[in-house]
Amino acid sequence: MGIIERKEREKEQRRNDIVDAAERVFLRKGFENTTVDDVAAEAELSKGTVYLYFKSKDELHYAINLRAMQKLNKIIRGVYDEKKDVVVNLEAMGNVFIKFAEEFRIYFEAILHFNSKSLANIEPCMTHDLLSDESPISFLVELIDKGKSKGEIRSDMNSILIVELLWSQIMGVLQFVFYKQELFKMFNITSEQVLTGLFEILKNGVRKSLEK
Amino acid sequence: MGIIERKEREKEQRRNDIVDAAERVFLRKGFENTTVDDVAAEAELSKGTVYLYFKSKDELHYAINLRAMQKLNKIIRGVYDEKKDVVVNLEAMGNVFIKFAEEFRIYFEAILHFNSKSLANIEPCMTHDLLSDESPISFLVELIDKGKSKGEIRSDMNSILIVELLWSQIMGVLQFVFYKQELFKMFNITSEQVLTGLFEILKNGVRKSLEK
DNA sequence: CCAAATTATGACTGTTAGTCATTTTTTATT
DNA sequence: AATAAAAAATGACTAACAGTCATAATTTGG
Repeated sequence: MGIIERKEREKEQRRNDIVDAAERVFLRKGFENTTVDDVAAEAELSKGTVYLYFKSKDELHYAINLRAMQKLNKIIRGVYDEKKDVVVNLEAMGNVFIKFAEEFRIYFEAILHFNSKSLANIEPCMTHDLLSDESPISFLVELIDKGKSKGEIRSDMNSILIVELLWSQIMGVLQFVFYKQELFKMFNITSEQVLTGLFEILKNGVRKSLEK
Repeated sequence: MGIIERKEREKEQRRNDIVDAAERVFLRKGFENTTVDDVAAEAELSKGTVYLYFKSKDELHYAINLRAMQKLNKIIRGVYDEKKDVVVNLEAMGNVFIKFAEEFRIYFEAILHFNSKSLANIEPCMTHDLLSDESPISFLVELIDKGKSKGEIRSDMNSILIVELLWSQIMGVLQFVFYKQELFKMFNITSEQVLTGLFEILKNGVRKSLEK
């Protein structure tokens, strides 16, 4: 009786089709200016049907965010090179994150969007997703632990704390660069300078005594 | 001919009254859940009148953001102690920023709100405001310059860049703590630990060799 | 071929930002 | 004090959009 399974698959497929349509509209009209009607039209479905597959607009947004995190996760894990130092690996991961943000604008926008949303307002599953293997967090914690045992990373700070600090600092800077571009242009500061500077601070801090 | 001036003052006063009313409603209902009708009712004015003084809801929000930045600015400048090291001053400023965020929740929410908005969508004056003496930015740039000449701060990085990096990193972490509290609770990480950790990273980075 | 279950529809509701013709109040002039 | 002109205030109205639900179309299993 594979009918139930097939139906299950078809339902999954339709959900995916809607998310695909949403991505296309977002790409055309931007994340914030897209209405549910737009998405329904693009998916060649009625609005009611969209609401059959997603409880709310936010949940549709969240589906994109999930895809984004999964892609980012793969990319970050993909550059890991166990022969290299942990700190070198971290920097490489930071760099592919930047590349990811440039290449998959919509995905990055989705991540930014949920970065400034309270967990309380979103599906409770978000907390779970953030910590699952679909997210880079768990992998990064392991990496930091490895760095500690190799004597590369300070061991007087909780690994989870380190990862969340690094993550939120990078997100903070990317958000600033993304939303306040004009400010940097005004001072002839390029995105590259900002990001090089960020990694420099993250690695070495601002103290003169630590200047290379 | 003081009539025009008096009218000017009255207009200013009314604008202020509306912002005062808005603050009260925000405190009751939260920043995001407040409608313009709510604000008008609280100010005992019609909605149309509110729109006479503010072009849009966003501009009303922005007025709160301005007040918030002015208050923060005063507080940050207030703790400056020229006898102390620049890095010590920076840390003290970071700490009063945290206290500010706790004490003036609405103001902090307003700052967070505009932190994740594109400059392009807001009044063009925002860029100006961000750099004026009403904002802590210009003061911090001077402080970093002083740190450089005293040999405390690395001089191989543009001072504006340093300030914007520090600012956006701190905002990133505060945003994360604010919106993702549940995550920290789950790992028994307190806000204090996060912020101590942040300052530690900002000062020293994550390298073992720099561990105190 | 039919009835039950599933899936899809789009007209409808509710909410809220923003507008504008009209009214009320204030100012300047006689 | 009476009146015309200017300024300020009003609230009913529009437009846009998220979300709902009674009804219709389609699929399934007998």
